[in-house]
Amino acid sequence: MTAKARTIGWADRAEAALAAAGHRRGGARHAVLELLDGQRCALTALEIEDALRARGGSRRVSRASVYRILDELERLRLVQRVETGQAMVRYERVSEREEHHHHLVCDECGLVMPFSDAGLERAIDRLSKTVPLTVSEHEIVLHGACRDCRDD
Amino acid sequence: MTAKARTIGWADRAEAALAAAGHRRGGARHAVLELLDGQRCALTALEIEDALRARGGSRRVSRASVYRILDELERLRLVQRVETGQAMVRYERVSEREEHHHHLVCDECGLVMPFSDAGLERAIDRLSKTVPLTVSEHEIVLHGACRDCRDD
DNA sequence: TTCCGTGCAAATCTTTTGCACGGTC
DNA sequence: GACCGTGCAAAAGATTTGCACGGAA
Repeated sequence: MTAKARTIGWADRAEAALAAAGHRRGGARHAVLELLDGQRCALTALEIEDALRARGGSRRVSRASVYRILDELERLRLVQRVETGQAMVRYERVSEREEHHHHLVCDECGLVMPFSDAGLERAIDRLSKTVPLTVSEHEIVLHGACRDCRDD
Repeated sequence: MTAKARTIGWADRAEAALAAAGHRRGGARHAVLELLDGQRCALTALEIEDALRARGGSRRVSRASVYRILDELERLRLVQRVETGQAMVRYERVSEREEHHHHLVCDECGLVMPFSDAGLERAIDRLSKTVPLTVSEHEIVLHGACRDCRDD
């Protein structure tokens, strides 16, 4: 049972979108896509680089490439930037089929968790029609103390 | 009618909180407090430095001081960090009496506007009780194209 | 007098860019 | 064969830190 056995997923859609945008294929990008596809939540460029190294893929992926790739994926709206108030920006895939989620950040230990809430999405959608901006994205971050950090 | 003529405002509360926290008074910090108190929306450290220079206060305030002051004010919850996906972090005062607001960001021109919505706050409050995090803050950013940039 | 707040300059750290090579089309 | 994708190293830009001085308490 390989990961490849799945039905067409985000990585495939991303490859297609990249091809449609006139990009050639590339090893580093493929590795990043595959990695991001398997993530539950947002990663920093550094975490991506480390994860790829740990995976021990045939080739080492440079951090510059990670940044360039994320930049292009963001432009194509295949990944989304997540700002957590930590030093580094995080990125995660944008899924078409799954509900999109937002983030809980523990300001003590840095833990980042996803959450989603339909009521919140409705409130945002309603609101988006009333503001002087054609809204294309929204980002919500709740800060606080996670369970482990609360009892200190 | 000078700005000083107002009733006790944020800057005064901030000075009091700083004193209570054991800080001495300082010219740079006073200037920053006064500037932030008069702002309608969030500023970057660089914008603060420039605004203070433009004001031509008696003394020049160094950027390092601006960062140090913002850092301390954030720790005391007197200012709040705003991440807009732009290069630099923004800061704005946290008001007790005013409703707090969130931000609209034009990804084309970088314009940042405040907005507030009671329904959204309700949804957040309700939600905050259900997540595995003791929520202390929340930040909402809507990205898109502002009116001027939409018609291009 | 003690010690904090501040300016200045240097250091740090994340992200970007220049350049050359190797692979894709 | 032309040109893009990538690694490496250097650059750029935001933020932090070290240090010494002047002012607040």
